[in-house]
Amino acid sequence: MGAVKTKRMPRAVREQQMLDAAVRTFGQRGYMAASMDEIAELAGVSKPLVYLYLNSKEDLFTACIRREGTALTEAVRAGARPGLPADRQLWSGLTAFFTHTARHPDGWAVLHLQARTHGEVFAAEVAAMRAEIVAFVTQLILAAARDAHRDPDLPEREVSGLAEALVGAAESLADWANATPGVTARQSAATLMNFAWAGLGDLMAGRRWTPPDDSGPITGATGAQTGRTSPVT
Amino acid sequence: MGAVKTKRMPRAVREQQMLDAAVRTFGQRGYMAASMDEIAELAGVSKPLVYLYLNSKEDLFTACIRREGTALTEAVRAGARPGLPADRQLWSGLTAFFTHTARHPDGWAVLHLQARTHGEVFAAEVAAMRAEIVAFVTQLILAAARDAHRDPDLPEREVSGLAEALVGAAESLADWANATPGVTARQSAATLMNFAWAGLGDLMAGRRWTPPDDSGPITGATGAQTGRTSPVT
Amino acid sequence: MGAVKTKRMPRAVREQQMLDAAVRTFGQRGYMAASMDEIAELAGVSKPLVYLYLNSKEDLFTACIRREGTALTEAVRAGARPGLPADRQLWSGLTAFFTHTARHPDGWAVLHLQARTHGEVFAAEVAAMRAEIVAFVTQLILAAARDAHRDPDLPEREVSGLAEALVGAAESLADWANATPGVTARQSAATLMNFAWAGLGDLMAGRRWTPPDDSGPITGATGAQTGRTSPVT
Amino acid sequence: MGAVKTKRMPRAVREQQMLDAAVRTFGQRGYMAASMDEIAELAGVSKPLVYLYLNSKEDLFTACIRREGTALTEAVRAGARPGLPADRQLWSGLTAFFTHTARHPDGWAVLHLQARTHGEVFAAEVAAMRAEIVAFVTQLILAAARDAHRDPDLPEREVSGLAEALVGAAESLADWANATPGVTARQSAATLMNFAWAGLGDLMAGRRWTPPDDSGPITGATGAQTGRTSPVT
DNA sequence: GATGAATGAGGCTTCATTCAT
DNA sequence: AATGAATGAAGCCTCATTCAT
Repeated sequence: MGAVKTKRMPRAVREQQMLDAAVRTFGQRGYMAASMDEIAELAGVSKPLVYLYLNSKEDLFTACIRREGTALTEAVRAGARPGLPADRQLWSGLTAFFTHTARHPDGWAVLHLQARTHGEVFAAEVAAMRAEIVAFVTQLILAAARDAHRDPDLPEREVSGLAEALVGAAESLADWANATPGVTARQSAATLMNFAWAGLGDLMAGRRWTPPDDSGPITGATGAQTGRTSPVT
Repeated sequence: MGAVKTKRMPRAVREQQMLDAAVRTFGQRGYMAASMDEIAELAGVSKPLVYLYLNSKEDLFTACIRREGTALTEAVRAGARPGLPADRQLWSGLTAFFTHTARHPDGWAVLHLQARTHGEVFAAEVAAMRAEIVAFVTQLILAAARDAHRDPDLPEREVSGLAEALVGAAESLADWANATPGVTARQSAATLMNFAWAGLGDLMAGRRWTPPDDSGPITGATGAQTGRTSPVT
Repeated sequence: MGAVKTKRMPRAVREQQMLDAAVRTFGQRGYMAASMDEIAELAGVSKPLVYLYLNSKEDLFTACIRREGTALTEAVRAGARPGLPADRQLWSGLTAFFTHTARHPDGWAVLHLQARTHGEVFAAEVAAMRAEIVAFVTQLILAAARDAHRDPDLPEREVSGLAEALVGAAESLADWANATPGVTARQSAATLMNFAWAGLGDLMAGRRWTPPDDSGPITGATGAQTGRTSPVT
Repeated sequence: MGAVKTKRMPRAVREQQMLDAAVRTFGQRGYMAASMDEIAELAGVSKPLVYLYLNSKEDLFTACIRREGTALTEAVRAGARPGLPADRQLWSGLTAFFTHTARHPDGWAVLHLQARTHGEVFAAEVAAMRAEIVAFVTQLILAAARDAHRDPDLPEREVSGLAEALVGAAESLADWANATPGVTARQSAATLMNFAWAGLGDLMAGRRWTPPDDSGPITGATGAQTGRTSPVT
């Protein structure tokens, strides 16, 4: 298996082949379990060449994160056409997102699962890209509010929280869709729109769900734990 | 650091100490990066004893998943009191969930980050528990629909999708809350209720967001990719 | 070859065996050319055990330097009995030195050749020990001067220079003796005593060799000399 | 950094550039730690060219040893003008030696530190050149004895030992001078002349330091002595 | 005359795991 | 019930060296 063993390729091409192999391996095995040996073999190249071009396992992983992160961000931006009304933009952005994550499951695994689990440096790398997307979604929500002539009393901070929740839900749905055969991007997007958009619309109309008073030890009760020696983990 | 070095403890106690140490180490370092050496030292025990009681690294990790998974499931179930109306049950279940994940961040990391990243076996273990919770939430939503005497023909499959989305959003929020100092469980729960409940309510009232016709190459357009040799990864 | 493969030794013993093997290998192959594999095999032990006890190649090398340096220093000190007149002390100190370097050629190679050639850290380690010996020799020379009632006009700084030269000559002779079969420690010591002691004696008597004026480009002198009027030392 | 990248130089020039880079790298990093990559880059040349001209790392190192050895030998010979009296010849030869080693510290390191530490082949290469110098010094000492009309029966073997000691002391001083800022070649030469010449002079006048009888196990004396009656040299 | 592309081999280090007590 | 002593296997990385142009 692996790329056909073609000799003497220009550096730029070989580098992409290596990144392809790396994304696939990292995505499937995980950062630590992926071995440089396997990546090199999958890329159809000897290990020293990987090091010559990509420096180290860490750098290789970072390069994967950057490439996949950029690709995802651009896919979403390209999906959400600026001219449309905000709800349509959100819809098409989400569709683009689910389409991309479905087409590049390993890239998505690298970004969403691996990069966040193996060191601050990697986590920061994706956090920056995620922040971009959250900001983008925040703008969409604000635009939607403007379109509906309702902006004045929507605190920015709350909108950010909603954007966070929306993006988080989308991420979870992407994982779920990738793990569940037969779910299309459109279905995922529709589910999320139904779930979220109506909620947002109502929120903007002033209706909200009101939490009850804190009524005692309901939620915190550690009571009969399952084993655990020390109180905190 | 680690447990005080006391000799000759009964087996059950020692085992819990080991699991404590393992959950902490796995949660912070990740499955692969966690070394049996570190776990044994943190547990205040020699390595052979860990093997004597827990057999292998895989078994140890599985034991962690089981213990933490059970603890989380039970916390949520205990939080959602059967007698209350469905929305209150959901609220208190979510609060219990966020409280638990905040109190046991390493356990949560083991379940949500590590177990899903290191092999089918572990992933299956958590998938089962997650399915339980999704089913539980599905029941709550259906109950809420019944309570409101609405939409008796809501297709089960769609409700499942909503439950998935809700649970996914909760998971994302839990990660986010653990990474953001100063966010309480009640705040997380309120954010999610605001975001979701209204949406659900409207959905049940019959209003829904309607996806547009699939109008061409909007979402799929891979067009100018960033490098990538083969079209799919 | 290598130590007989005896199982289950106490740690202290195994450590010495490892150091023995390491000194031999480092001394003969050089620091970089010596492989941990070879050392472990010569020690009759698996590589992981070497790492468990000695941490890293650098630490192992440092341990070698320390052990051999201490042994040499102590051999010299033990050789030069305090009660004797200074010249006899010097003689017996030198004899002890040459005896030790002849008996432990690998240790001597580690100290004199390898440690000085592979990084500041190692060099500093031996420099400290060498300084001890130079100081010791300086004391002997001063004592000899006192014995001869000649001290008043011997500048300390000059004596240090002489001690440096003496120690340097001894080191070179030790290398030479180790490379030349049939040279005994007593012979080396006698050569050096003859060479040096008489010179020192005359120096103390006030006679010195006077360098000629700088007579042009004969020696390739850089031109920009320090400009000292008195050309001495 | 490194040589300015000029294309198409005649072979002889390129070779010298490579040797320059090699001497510098070998001198500073050591034989094993020096990489062909670094040497090629410092020479401003691609690696295959280095191999084309100099064949292998071993050959390159040998070429360095030869070039630097020849340069040093010639510098010393050129310094010691044949017409002068022996002591003056020694003085100017030493000055030339210290001047050269100070001007070419990397070359000196290659000869004195590296070549002797990495295999018989290299060591033999320098040993031959060193032998030349020792022979030369031996001649000077004998000439000095003749000039002074003394001790016509000074055994050649003893004179060789003295020459060895003198050369060894010079080498040590050269290392020390290179490591100690502010020491000039003239100062080094003067120190050594003061230290040695007087000793030699006295030796020639018949005075010698007499080693005591071997008085027991003090020094650990090796036992098998040469059996000479006069225990000296 | 000169080089970008490529690799076999080997070194340092760590890990999960077991044995003998 | 518990551990000090020990190792096979594997991973990251670098290097001297060559091929094809």
